[in-house]
Amino acid sequence: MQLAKGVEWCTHICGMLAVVPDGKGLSVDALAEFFEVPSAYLAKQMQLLRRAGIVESVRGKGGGYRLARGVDAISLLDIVQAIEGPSPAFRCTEIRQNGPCGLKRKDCKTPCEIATAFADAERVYREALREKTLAAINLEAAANGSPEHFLDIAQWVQKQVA
Amino acid sequence: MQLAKGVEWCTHICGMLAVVPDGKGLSVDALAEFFEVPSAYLAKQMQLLRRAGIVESVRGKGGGYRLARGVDAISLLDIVQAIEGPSPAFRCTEIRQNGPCGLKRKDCKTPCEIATAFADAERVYREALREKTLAAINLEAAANGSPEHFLDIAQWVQKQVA
DNA sequence: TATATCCGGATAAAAGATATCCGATTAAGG
DNA sequence: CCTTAATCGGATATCTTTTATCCGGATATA
Repeated sequence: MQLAKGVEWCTHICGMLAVVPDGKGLSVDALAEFFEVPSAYLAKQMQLLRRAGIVESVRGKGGGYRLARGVDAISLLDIVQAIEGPSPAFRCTEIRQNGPCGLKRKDCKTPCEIATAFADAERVYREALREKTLAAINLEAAANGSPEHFLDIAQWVQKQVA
Repeated sequence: MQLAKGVEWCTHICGMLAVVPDGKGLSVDALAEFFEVPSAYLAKQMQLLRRAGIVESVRGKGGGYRLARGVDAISLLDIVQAIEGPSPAFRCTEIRQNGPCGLKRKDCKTPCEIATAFADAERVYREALREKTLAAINLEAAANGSPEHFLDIAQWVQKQVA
């Protein structure tokens, strides 16, 4: 049970897009260079973020990607669901309906106890991710990181949007 | 991000093994027939359960599988980890060390804020699964299911271990 | 000795994740 | 109007994981 690499990439990238000046954007190539990830594949991930309404794109020369809303309105759950899709990790195939003692379809209107237990666990998982916003992540990073590093990043972004 | 099918199979199977008379066991073929799942593949999953110490096996004619400990000492987390292994779903590849503004290795002794957030979410997920024992599952199933169905199952098990 | 069963390894098929490429479209600037 | 830079969407290729099967060996029962 693994999350796609794109989840890690896109989370870092969204945190990064948060410091891009208003009205500007960063191209896929710039983002791929910044994190040393394959640009063609990252482009696909960015399209997923866009379809989920997390980032918006500007086409044509000088275009690129920027956040579609504020950092306090984007959670880790938003990003995970954009990349991984909405389907739950546990797949109930209703095997209680199989075999010599299988239940009838009509006696299975409510999910079985096992499916319910996994659904409950995934619910608290998603809840934890929902409560973690980009704003909170960036605040923590600012508290833990060195000022020099943030200056580095700010200057690099400046160079890209210039 | 999907859990293996084996997780569903093995959870149902462990719940079923709980009602097998003491000292008896069920063969892989019997279990595969009961749930209509491929027997050769199920055999592999059962070996994972065994290596994890959840079930024990008896070889030779009349052998099979039975639970290695009581239903209140087996949680859904035990089963998931037996099948899926111990590695977390979120893989941090330390991309903060990449690219033009990458951090130095020595400045990355503590995990980044993003990795921490995902680790926290997985912790509450595992905690929820750890609190759910086979005993609790079976109790709920007994409360929700029909007496006839349980009689069916008991009779089928009797036939197998006879 | 015959039979039933688990064990372990090798292998193969199917599905999903990862990655690349290309033609189409769109916008900016000369 | 033309060139350049950028995203968009689709097609395709590669790699990894999941799912699945098979077989020879070990073990226990009768």
